[in-house]
Amino acid sequence: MAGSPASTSSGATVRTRRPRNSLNRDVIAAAAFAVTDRDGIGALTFEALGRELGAHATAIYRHFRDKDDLLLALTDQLHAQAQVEGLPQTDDWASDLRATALAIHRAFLAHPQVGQLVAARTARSRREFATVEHLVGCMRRAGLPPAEAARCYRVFADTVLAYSSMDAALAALDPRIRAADLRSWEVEYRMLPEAEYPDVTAVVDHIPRLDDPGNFELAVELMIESIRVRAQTPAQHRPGAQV
Amino acid sequence: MAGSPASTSSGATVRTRRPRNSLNRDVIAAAAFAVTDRDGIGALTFEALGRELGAHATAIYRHFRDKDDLLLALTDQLHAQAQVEGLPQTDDWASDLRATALAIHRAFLAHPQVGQLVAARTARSRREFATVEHLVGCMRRAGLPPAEAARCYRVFADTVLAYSSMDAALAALDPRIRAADLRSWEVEYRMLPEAEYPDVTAVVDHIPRLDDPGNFELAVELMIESIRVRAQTPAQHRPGAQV
DNA sequence: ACCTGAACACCGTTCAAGT
DNA sequence: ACCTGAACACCGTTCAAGT
Repeated sequence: MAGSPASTSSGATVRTRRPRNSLNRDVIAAAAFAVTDRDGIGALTFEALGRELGAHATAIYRHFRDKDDLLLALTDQLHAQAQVEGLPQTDDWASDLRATALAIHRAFLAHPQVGQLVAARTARSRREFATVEHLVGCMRRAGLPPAEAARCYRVFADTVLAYSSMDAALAALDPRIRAADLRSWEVEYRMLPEAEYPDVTAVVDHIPRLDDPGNFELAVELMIESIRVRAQTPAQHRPGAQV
Repeated sequence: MAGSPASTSSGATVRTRRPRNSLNRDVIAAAAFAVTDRDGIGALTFEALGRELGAHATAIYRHFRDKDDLLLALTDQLHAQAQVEGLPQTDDWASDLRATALAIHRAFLAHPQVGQLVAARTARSRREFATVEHLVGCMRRAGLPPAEAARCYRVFADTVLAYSSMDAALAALDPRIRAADLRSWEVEYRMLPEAEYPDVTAVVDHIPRLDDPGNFELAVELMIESIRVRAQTPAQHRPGAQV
């Protein structure tokens, strides 16, 4: 993540011409993270990126086909970052699943402006072979038969990605807007008439905030728990089972 | 969902001037759905919307503060649509949860171009009081104590929203790109060397496609199953329990 | 081989002038 | 009170001309 910003703190742009061949995908991606982390995803223009790099805006086109190609590279880096931390192989499949899920969530929230894009980008060939191998391995070690291990892998992975990306979107909101939204949520729900909303009224003090990191952890825990149950229960004896 | 397109099938624009006061938020939203369903979210410009409505592009500003305000109204309609189908009260809390989840998923996939936006829009005050009451009620009928009912409500609702929005994003992709992506996914995973990826190799034939609707259903089932388990197990006896 | 400057198409938004 | 026309700022993208 090296990158030498070309703009001074005073805001004046220093037109340092970059040395030849100093531009490449990694350098550009690092600068893009710097811009988005600082100014938000909306501020990531070719102009701003060129300024950050001390290069001409259109020089970026030599390394990325178009803006979508650049964004894809950024989300790829998030997956890569999650992978370096998220694959501890212990003798406990459940804690391995948990560790992988939390590593992905952590990587997304480390760069929420990029993380929020991931949900809209899942189809494009991610090559997280190692993560897939790891997660499928966890499912099999849990005791699931092949077909169910495959299905549970898919659902576990996609839930983790979707939830992490949504949490990132929330974290990416302007702090003041987010604070106002969360506050109005609380206020409105506390004002509901008990006669019409008895259940909400009964538990309203216990509803966690939208941005409580415990939410994601509980989602992961729920999945792990029922994977455990499924592994111990033959499918034909399960209530509501489906092929 | 009424809306009278002003462009003929030949592509020529008929400049029908709209009668006075015929423009309002609902009419504009309906036209916006028509545009996005037909041409994708990227084609939803004020210009295109004005053409669809037979009105001047900037006339829309009289009814929506800005484009974000319009998009928010569209996602609100998806929530509203889910609500009209998704609140059947039976004597089975689990099937009620399932019905609500599937109604939300269905509503999002009915307009995937809009549905994909929802994950990035969760914080803005949704007022789905009735849905919240319904879901919290399900959790309590399951037998969860107040604090746990509140936490499980939050996680269930957010997982459903996040997963549905991600599925919508996939469905919103250009069909040919999506098909190519899914195919390359399958090809690449079938080519992995067994020595390095034994678990993937063992189950690869059983991994469902990314766009298999059964994935979401299984995610819902996993949550329901572990809610059932939690309701029957005092928290202090649970493995890996957390406050 | 790589970078720069200029130009183009497109789009959200504003606002004064119309009816 | 509502709608229209014109203008402005901004941005992704292309490409011929530079070094």
